[in-house]
Amino acid sequence: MAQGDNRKVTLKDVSKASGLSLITVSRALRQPETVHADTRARIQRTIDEIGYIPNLTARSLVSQRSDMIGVVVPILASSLFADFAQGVSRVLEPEKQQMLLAVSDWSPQKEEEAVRTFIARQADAIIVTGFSHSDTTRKLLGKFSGPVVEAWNLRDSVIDSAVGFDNYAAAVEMTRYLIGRGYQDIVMVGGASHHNDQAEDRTRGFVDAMRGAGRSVTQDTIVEFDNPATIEGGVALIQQLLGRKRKPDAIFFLAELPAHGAMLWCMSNGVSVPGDVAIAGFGDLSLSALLPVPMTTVQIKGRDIGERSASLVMDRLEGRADSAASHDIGYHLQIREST
Amino acid sequence: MAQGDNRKVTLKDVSKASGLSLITVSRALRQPETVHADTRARIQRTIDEIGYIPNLTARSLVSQRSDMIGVVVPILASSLFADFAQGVSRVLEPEKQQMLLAVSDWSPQKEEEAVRTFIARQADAIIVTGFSHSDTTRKLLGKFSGPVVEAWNLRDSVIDSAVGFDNYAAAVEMTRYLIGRGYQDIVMVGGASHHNDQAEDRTRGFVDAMRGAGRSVTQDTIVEFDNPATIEGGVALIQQLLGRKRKPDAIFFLAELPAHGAMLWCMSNGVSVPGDVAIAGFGDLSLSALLPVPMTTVQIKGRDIGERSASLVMDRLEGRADSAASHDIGYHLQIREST
DNA sequence: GGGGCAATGATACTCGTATGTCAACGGAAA
DNA sequence: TTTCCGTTGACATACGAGTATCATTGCCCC
Repeated sequence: MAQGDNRKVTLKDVSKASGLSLITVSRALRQPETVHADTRARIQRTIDEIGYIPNLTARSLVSQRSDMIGVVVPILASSLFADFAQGVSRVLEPEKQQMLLAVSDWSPQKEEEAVRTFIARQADAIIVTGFSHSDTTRKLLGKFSGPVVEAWNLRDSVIDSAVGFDNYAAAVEMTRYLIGRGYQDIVMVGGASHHNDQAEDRTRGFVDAMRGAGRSVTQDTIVEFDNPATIEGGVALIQQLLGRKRKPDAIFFLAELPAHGAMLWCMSNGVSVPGDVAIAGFGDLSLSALLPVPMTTVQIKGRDIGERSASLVMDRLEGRADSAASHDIGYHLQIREST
Repeated sequence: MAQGDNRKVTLKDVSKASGLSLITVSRALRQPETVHADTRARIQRTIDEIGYIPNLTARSLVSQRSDMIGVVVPILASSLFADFAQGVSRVLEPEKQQMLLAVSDWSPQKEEEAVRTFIARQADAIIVTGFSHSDTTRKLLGKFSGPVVEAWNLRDSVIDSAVGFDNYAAAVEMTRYLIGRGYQDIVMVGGASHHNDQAEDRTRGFVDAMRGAGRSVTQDTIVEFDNPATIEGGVALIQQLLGRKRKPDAIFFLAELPAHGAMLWCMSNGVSVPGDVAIAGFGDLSLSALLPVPMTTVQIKGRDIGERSASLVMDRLEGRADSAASHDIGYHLQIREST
């Protein structure tokens, strides 16, 4: 420990050191206008001298506000969720709010545990990823007294409010685009949709668009991988797909990293993109536009989702609210040369 | 709000609903062995029924522990710091500790603000990035009563403990390697070293290694960019460098993303790597090994740094300590084909 | 001299949980 | 019958900050 000896400095210590009563010191901080300027200055000097830092734990017990906001993301490492979290943090910082961040690893149980802890810590608001929750989580969030945001997707049944984009529509649009380009053997590669509404809606979008165009969707049309999505996973998948007797002429990756992996493998192995196979991704990391063959993908602004989620929460906490509506951040089809 | 009406359920409510006294209920939770099993079961049933969740804020006021650990990172989006934060979170989760995460944006002022808030919130421990702090931050952390970890670098003067790797040595080693490969015009590209000990030490390592080998280091030898380091920045930098009358034959990027940008630009523009110019990075993202010309870089395990930092903190909080030593996570020169 | 006001203080209580001390009850063992 | 233990309860107090109420100064003005 740095210097374990120093006991905590409390308001009472400030009162003693300054020779003023506890209430006056308290007032100087809470209702400065009721205290003489000289007195205030004297108190401020004492605070600086003895290094008083208010105990927010005690304060929040009284004020019934913790000024903390709980956020659950499924993963942080090399993903857009890091942008998301940073966006949240960026909005919270000037508002003197702190972010409690939990990583759920796509596990409903871990999410539930995180939510329970947030509530126990009196978080003022809770932001979770997506709509796939355990029953208990749903119950906890339903009873929770503050704003709740389900981020990254949009659906009709919302616990409280949602900020995200229409994953289903995005997948539909990309799929239609690929069909329109004339590709005959389109394969979709997506993350496991078990307990993952985003993967589920994207997959549904793909299937509906395919069937809507009279294309058949068989077991071979859809390939699943386990989260987290990685570049390496993409390398493995492209090899598997190009090794089939019936090779796909277009692959729609529902995540950006595997798409990169596939692109890189093709580049390294003399497979022409989009000549031999077209590749589309989902997410639009900055790398995508800079590849030798710039990659077609669905652009998503993770940072915007974070900022809007946090703004929504703050607006409602501060009464600047806005009802508990859903916010569509949108997405954008980035057509580039890989398709 | 989800259902603003529901007031908070307290221990007292459990006591009333169960017909047992407050102390018995409290004991059932704190010292279960002193309460009859039947009574405990009855209490548990009531808790489940009325949905009691203990108020950790109140608890920590008494226990003088918050079970929260403050973490400051300079950036989260597309960086190894996301791996780091996830590593921290992964270790804290089973220990029932929560992570308070703040993003400083490389600003000592924001870092100071974050540290002050962590202390005000009674965080049990604080993990910051690096050794570059404001005087006040240093003072605050010095007086702080819990474990303090400065992560991502190693130096002699530590506030309390450090977990990281020797940035100086890593840069020296890479530079020596490049010199050994016979490159004559080596240029280093690094982030601004103002308020950034990592950039500072890496730059120092480069300069010392160059001078140690009798190479001159001029204004042209070192190029600085503003953080955050981006792929796009690398694209701009490589063009600038290859546009010089005297072109470098090797470029050592002190960050991975700009190195990727440079590699991609070269690939797209017919510049041969390492034929025309050699490129080395720092960080080793998974992409680096999979580029058509796999990239030489310094491998760093951000996740390990996070996990070790959190383990160190937990060991000391739980008395399983280990003194406040520094922990060297190490680094590894990944020699690949780009040099 | 009395009224009014600004500034400060004293006392008591709140928030939700935890704990220490002591009391009371029932049943079993001595 | 007495003693002791296990179990439960009552009461007081603490943690640190904040508030409501009422009291006490000192000063200015009419």
